[in-house]
Amino acid sequence: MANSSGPHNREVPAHPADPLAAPQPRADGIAARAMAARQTNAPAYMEGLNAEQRLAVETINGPVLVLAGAGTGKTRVLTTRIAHILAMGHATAGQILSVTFTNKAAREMKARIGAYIGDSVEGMTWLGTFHAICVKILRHHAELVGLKSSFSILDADDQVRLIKQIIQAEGLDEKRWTAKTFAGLLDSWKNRGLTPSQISAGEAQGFANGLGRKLYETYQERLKILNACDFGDLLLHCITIFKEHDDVLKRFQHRFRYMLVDEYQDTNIAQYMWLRLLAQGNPNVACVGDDDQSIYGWRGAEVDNILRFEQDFPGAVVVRLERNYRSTSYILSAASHLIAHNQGRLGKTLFTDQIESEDEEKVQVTSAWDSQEEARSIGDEIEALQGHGHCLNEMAILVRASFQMREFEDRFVTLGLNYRVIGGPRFYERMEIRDALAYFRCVMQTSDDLAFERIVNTPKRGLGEATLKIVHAYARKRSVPLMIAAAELVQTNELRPKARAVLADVLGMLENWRNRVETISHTELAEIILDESGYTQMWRQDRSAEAPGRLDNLKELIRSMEEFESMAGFLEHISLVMDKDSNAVEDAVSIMTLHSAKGLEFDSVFLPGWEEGVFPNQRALDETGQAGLEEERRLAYVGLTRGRKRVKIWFTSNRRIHGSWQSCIPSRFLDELPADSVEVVEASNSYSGYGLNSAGGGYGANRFDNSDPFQSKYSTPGWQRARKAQASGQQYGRMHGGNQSRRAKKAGPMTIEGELVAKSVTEAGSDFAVGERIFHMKFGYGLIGDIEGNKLTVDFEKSGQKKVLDSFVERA
DNA sequence: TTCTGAGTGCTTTTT
DNA sequence: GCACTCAGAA
Repeated sequence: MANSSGPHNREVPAHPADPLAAPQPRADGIAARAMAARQTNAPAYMEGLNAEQRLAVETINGPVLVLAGAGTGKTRVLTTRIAHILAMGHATAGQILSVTFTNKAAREMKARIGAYIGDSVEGMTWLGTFHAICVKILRHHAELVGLKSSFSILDADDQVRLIKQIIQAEGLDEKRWTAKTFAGLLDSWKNRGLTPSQISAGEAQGFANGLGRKLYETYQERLKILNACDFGDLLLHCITIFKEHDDVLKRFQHRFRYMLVDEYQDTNIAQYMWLRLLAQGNPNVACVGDDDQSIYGWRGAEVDNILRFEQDFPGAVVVRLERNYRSTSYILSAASHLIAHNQGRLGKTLFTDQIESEDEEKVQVTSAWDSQEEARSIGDEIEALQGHGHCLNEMAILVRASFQMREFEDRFVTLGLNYRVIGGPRFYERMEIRDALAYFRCVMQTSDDLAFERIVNTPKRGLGEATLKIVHAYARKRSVPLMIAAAELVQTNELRPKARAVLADVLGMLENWRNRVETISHTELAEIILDESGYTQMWRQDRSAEAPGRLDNLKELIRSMEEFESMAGFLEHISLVMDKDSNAVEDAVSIMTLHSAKGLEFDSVFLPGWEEGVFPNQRALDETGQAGLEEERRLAYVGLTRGRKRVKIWFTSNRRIHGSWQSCIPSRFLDELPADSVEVVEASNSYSGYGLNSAGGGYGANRFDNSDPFQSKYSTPGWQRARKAQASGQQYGRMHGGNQSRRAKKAGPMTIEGELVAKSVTEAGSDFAVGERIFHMKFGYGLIGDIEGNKLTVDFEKSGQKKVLDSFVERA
């Protein structure tokens, strides 16, 4: 706030006096000169751009929407655009607002811009995530929303603990109204930019018998007292400031001469409002996104934002990037056909210039008996590829849900195959890291009650709930933070002598460290804190298996602090940037969810678990119906388009879900792939070929029955180990409990619905006739309207016209 | 205060 | 089927 409008006015004297007025293109203006320059000799950074990309880069003034399909050079366009704006002198680095969703994306963008413009990228102070940028704004204007500029940012864990306290204080049944549920609600309200007074009566009513609004209000009040805010507040407070303080808003509108938003399809309503406010004075907004890759609807992303862009920003230039530079034509065709089943798209068709070559592989679809066999089969494929010189870093297994990962990990451990799991519990979420950070937070901010609660009895000091209750009550009575309350309490006789002494000791230590903040380096102080508090000692004495790892993590934490100037700077970073670069250089297969794969690409992509219920996920279908299905389909699209050279899909006939075995139906998405881009791997190629072999020969075959048809093919070390284990009766024997055991399969062919793909691919004709009345398990009774192979078009009495497979219906 | 057993509920996840 | 949470006993 201090460095307000002065500096950049000088830098860009041509800026109109009224910041709300749209800049007028002038014949002698920079844009015109840029155009002229382009005709003569295009700058180096433009080289290699195709016509559409170039249009997206050069259309600098006015709103632009870039619809960038997967692999069409989206990041390239964004970074080049920034380089172009800077090179043409339209703005200085500090006048460009460039927003991403993840820190990773921000880092990558910065690095790539740096490659074009060198060190001046450091001047891009407004390149970052929505949240990081909001924090920056808020630190300057915190007092406008009742916070001090030193406010702390709560993470999900703190948030839930705080809500829990509030729910308890209200005397609500914590089982019926859980803190987690309310945290979810809060999030959804904040995602939509709603303050307590703005939530609809219905929604306020929905939680805890109408206490929803009150709880929200109480929560916000508590945050103010704690001088803290949650992630949603970062945006919400900014919006409030922008709305209520026109001078502040104007200053930012004036500052941000150009705005760029990455992954626009992922913006939620609050982010959209934020952006709209800033864009009011200045329409130079470029949003880049792909409606087909919108996969975060469940967390508040509004595809509508992208679909509505042209209405929101009149005169917007829409550029479609459809030329794909990543995948083979088979992969693109598969992805395009699949996504074409979605309604409500802006519509793009990916194409490639790559000439179809002999060795291009079709998208492969393979069946497996169960998830174990799936993992084994994929493991073998990976080893085969590795044997042909492909590196593991170029392979990824993308799953729908993280429970699927385990099977692969187990298998790869057996095989001795290097892998890394991406996502999952992150560094900062580990208990020891959170504890250490809580200590630091207590030192840095006496009002951080949540941190204090966390460490006051960690390591165990004999301060029980009883003592804490007294402190809490006192703090509430006096309206002071816990640490202050505790400090006052130890002067009195209200506590038991022992508790009083221990508490005084803890407070003494904190005070001591606090006094040293200015005098010694923050890393040194951190070490002292962990040491003197007895925290490291606690883990050293811990005999459990994970204790050494935790000590390592603490060391790593201190090491990572070195990059920061101060403790405060470090804490700020850690609350916003919770990921830590995994600096693994080792060659390893990546295992991750489809969600976390967005934005990445690999030569070989393995997509297991394409079964109804898993993918598309049953819950998504149940909870959000058609919209849910379409989002699942987009997820499938994202998965397919991650692959450069080969994509291999698996589905299993049986899967254990919530502990019990279920037979599975192949995913409907398989049927939506174009037959001529897909190669269905037959039974002989798979272990038991369940479901793909319509002739029935493969059914029930047990790969351990006799050693034959596979022997030649499966001689990898892992396979041999598996056989050995089988021979000695270990491991595989216990896997199939209950009556779905391997023995049951051995009994011979079984009729399971696993034939869907097989039939739709191989079989022609159906023994039903048009006009017949049939019954379907899910849709009830209906009349057959049309027959196409084994697919029937049925007019159901209750659920209207549907296409179903003949194997799912019977004559009524 | 800490250990133990019963009970529950289970996508996706960034900031 | 497993992992996590919470109530009650030592």
